[in-house]
Amino acid sequence: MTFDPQAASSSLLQNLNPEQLAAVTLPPKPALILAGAGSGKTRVLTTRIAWLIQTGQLYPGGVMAVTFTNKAAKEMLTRLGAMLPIPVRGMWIGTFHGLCNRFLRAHWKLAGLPQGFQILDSSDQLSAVKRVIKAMNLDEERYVPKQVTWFIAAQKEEGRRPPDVEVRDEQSRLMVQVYAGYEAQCQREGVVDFAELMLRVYELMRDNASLREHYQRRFRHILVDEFQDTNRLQYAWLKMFAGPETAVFAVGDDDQSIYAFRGAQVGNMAAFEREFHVEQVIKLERNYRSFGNILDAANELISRNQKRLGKNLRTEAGPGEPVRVHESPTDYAEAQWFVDEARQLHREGTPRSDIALLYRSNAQSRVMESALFNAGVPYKVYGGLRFFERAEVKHALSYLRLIENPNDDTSFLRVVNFPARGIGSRTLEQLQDAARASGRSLYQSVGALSGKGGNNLQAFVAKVDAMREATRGLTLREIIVHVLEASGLVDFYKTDKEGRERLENLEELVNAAEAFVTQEGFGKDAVALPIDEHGPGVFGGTAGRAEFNTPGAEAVEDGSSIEPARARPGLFDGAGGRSAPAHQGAGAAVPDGAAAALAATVTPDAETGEIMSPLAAFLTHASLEAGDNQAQAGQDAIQLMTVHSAKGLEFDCVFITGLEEGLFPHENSASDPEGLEEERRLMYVAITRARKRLYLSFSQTRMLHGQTRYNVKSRFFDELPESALRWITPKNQGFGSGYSREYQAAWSRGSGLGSIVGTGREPAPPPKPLVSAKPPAHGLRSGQSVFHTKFGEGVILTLEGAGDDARAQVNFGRHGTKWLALGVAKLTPVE
DNA sequence: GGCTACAGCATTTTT
DNA sequence: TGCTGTAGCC
Repeated sequence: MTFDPQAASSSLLQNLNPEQLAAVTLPPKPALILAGAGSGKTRVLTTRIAWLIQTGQLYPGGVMAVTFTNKAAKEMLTRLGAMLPIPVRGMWIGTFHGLCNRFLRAHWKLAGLPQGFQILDSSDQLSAVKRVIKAMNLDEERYVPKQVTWFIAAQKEEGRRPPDVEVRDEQSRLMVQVYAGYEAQCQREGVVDFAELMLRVYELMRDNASLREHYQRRFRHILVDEFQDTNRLQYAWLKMFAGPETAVFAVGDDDQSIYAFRGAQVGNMAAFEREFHVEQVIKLERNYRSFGNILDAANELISRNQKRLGKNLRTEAGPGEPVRVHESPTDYAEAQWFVDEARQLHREGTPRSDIALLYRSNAQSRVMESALFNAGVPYKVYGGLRFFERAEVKHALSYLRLIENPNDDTSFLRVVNFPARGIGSRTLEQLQDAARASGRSLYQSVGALSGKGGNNLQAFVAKVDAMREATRGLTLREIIVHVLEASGLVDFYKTDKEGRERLENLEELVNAAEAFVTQEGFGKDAVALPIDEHGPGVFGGTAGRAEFNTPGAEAVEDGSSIEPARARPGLFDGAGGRSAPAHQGAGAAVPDGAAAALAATVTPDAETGEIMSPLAAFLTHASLEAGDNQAQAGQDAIQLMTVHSAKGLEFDCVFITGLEEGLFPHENSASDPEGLEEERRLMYVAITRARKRLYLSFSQTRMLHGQTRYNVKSRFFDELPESALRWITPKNQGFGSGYSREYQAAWSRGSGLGSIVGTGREPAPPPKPLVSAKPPAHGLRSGQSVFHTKFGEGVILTLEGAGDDARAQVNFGRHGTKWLALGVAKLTPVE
């Protein structure tokens, strides 16, 4: 059977709608695709790659496709594998960090890293920063490790090294010193954090002209998923890889930008359109997921946002069911209602896994969990600790890391006394002092200590050394099994009363390693292919090497002048354009333009020729891919998660709960317009998760941080089209009816909607009296709804004082929470 | 050196 | 309300 590219490509393009087809078949130029929720963006992305290759416009090695999550990357690879008759290896498809890792594994020498460098996850990073702060004798009250960590990451994401950071006062001067100290420490230990992965690659590309030219020439097409989530460093990084001939295909949805708090710049979309001279923005607005009422709700809500590129989802699926709105007197009642409703849905045939409960913040899951638990309904909560973050797993990984790199002080400290072997904080402090004084690692400084502590330390080091010896030449599985035993971890957990589960997790670690070696083929990300291995290949692609402009010319061609050096060099806040200071220190180590010499910079192990040992590769994998959070295998369970983690997912039935002012929109965001717009986008994301049925729910009161809060329903209800909604709360239970009234247990929901009438369940219990205090003279009580002539309707949160001093704290929803003197303010009870 | 009591604090999260 | 981190005790 011969392969017919024409036929293949036409079958690829079948069933694409006109917009999708247009996007997939765009000429090789920078393109921006505004892909609405459920509009088939992953399909477009993968089909585009497949189409380019099948039509011979591109050889597989010329593709780079970047995502944010491992999940998305895997999905892309899987789909692509199904579309293309060739293995997908050789294509650079992965997360930003995964690709950076791949790059740095190939060019570790140029990047100034040790060959087996390891990657710090966020908790490693935090403890590393703590050590620096301690070493510098700084007050942890003033220099809060978490904040310092955040500061360092933020600087890196702005492209600033310590000398580039603007110093304003003593505080910031010291922060920068911590930053510098942290950098030195990481370098000494041979570790990099997540931001460092990105920044190293960026700097290497920026400063090494031949390397840059090489990669720019190699990647004819760069495709970026979730472009609205890119931060400044990622955008600058992309600009480094995008040569004048590179077609960058950016797919994103500004309405789904919900990560500003971690540095995402929605503005990158507009910047991209402008700086890359995108000629035509393609909008994918046809939605294949949800029914009309759901989309109407989403469209109407998001139209309230001022800063938008503008987009409107539409469907051909018909209006479907109305969006159901439910009000509860308490969070407890809300949970009960949810459990009943979800059970009913399940009884009617919806798989539990197609029922999702979404909430704004994790704290809200507790009530729901206990209600589900009590009812015996299987559920699964997303978020929380992931596999490789579990303490016992981290301990095991630390031993493994010490085998690979004894100078990893973070790992050293983690397990030096775990299981306990008589090495206390005093001994460790001495060791750290000695290490600091000599500028060596803890491991190297053990000899400097004498006495009992010193002996114990030496025994520890001897143990690790022995493990290294004993595991030489073993398979990855054997290495891990040996280390688990020899470290004493297994024995420790065998005797530990809660050790069972931990032992299981350690076994799971062995399995994970096994899977890593066999299924993934170890180090798929780590082993960079020889750089110029790829020719046009079997498809005889004509993607010839274009004539290359010099980087300087490229920057100028873009129409943006290179800005003069500023106080903060290497930054991306220039007027735009491919602002690479291309002239900076162009790769002394690499002869200009010589691809062969470049290949020589891919440095394999002198002895084995391996780019990376299986162990090192596995450790990298563990840092880069935190692993699923306990996949409770097989169980058909209701899905509980925050709105953030629901992004990218879809379910038949979605419940959005806790729709109350202060919670959603969150009080910390509602005060400024930007924050509120992000909250609104968050709500938009939540709504568009639903395929068939959507419930919106709120509660008058909620237990939060151990206190009952009285809430006003979310302003988002006012921003939804009334025509798409149906209130399923009995009328007299509605908001403003107060709490004195009996809880209406007649679950007369959704008459006319057919499917969910009557659960046959016992009526819900009447609510507990919410306010036990007897009403004082002014006749008001907390929890009561009141009306104020200026602020409108609100709910009394607190009452204080008496007589003329009587004051009330009132939550007026969007007007905020106010303290009012009852003698002055006119508050009318609402009933 | 290891364990227990209490204060302080508490969006959202991937890599 | 429930967890995390530290201080102080055995």
